[in-house]
Amino acid sequence: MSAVQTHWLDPEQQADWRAYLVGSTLLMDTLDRELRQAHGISLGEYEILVRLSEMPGRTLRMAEIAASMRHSRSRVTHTVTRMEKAGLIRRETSPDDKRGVDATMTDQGWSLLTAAAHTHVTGVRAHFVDLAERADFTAMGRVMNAVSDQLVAENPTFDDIRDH
Amino acid sequence: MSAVQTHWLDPEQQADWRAYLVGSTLLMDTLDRELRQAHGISLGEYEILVRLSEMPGRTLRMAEIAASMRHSRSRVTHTVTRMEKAGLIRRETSPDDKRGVDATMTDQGWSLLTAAAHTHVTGVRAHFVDLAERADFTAMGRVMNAVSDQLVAENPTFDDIRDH
DNA sequence: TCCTGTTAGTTGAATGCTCAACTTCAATAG
DNA sequence: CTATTGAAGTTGAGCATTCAACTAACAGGA
Repeated sequence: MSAVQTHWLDPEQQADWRAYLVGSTLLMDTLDRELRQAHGISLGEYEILVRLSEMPGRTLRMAEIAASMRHSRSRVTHTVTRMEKAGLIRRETSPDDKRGVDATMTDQGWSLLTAAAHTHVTGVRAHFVDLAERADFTAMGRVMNAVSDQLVAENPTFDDIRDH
Repeated sequence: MSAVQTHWLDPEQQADWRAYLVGSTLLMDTLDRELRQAHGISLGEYEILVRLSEMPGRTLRMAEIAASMRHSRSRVTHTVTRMEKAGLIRRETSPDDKRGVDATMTDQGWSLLTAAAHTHVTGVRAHFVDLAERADFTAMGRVMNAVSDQLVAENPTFDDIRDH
């Protein structure tokens, strides 16, 4: 039997980890609330609009949305269903693969995005980007990229553990 | 009328911000899932146990739990209610202030924490701490502390905008 | 003492997310 | 060409979180 020793965090690492947890809670809550109050959409919905806006034809497959946000396919289905009801997105079966579904941003979605982008970017600056040294912010980006890379490498799609 | 110009993020900032969003989603989901599967508690519940374990008497007022985690009081009430049902926490009216409620970790809570801590710390290392240069991790801690400080300064308790 | 405002905490409805089961279609192995 | 396996997406139940309304208790002044 192998000894199951825990390699604890030292006090500094512990403090940084806790700062991350608390800061993230606060930051996400704030950005989400700002978008909801000003434009009636959540941060997650906003991020979907951003991704659609970057595509030619403002269209993306459901699975691609899920993959790029690392959300479960189920979650994306629920969110897009709501957004479709709100008139921000149109959905239609993909012509080349009848299993697939293309989500397309409507004009209404586009104009909402245009308005919401100001609120969002201003918030991200005020509560995050402009608070830090450029180098520190870059370092954080490096860390978070490493996190994604590692977790994605370990688990190509995540569907097997998160969806079914 | 003042011009409402948006100060957009440059491509690098945008990439770092997106890395943060995606990485956080992945990291939180993973740590939460690992704790749930191994011990049947969420990351939020785990964090409450940690905070209680650090107090003499393993006791903390509800409001203090909420403040230290930056969760809404309502959320803490719901979570603690569940944990009490599960036998991890005991709740009783505070002797000095009859409005207050003291949450105390039970022995069962303590032994669960003992077991879960290994899972948690191992996960935090594997998916986060050990992936980054020490200096980068410290930088990230600095950024997240700045985030907390700024948002807390702007909004001493958050109860006025989040609860109530 | 009583009135007002504030703080602590709870409640329940509405909303959003997760999880597992399911349908439909595609790919490919025989 | 068909039988199996895998992929894309949806569904609904259950659970967690938010939001607004509420009760109870303290605090401080008139």
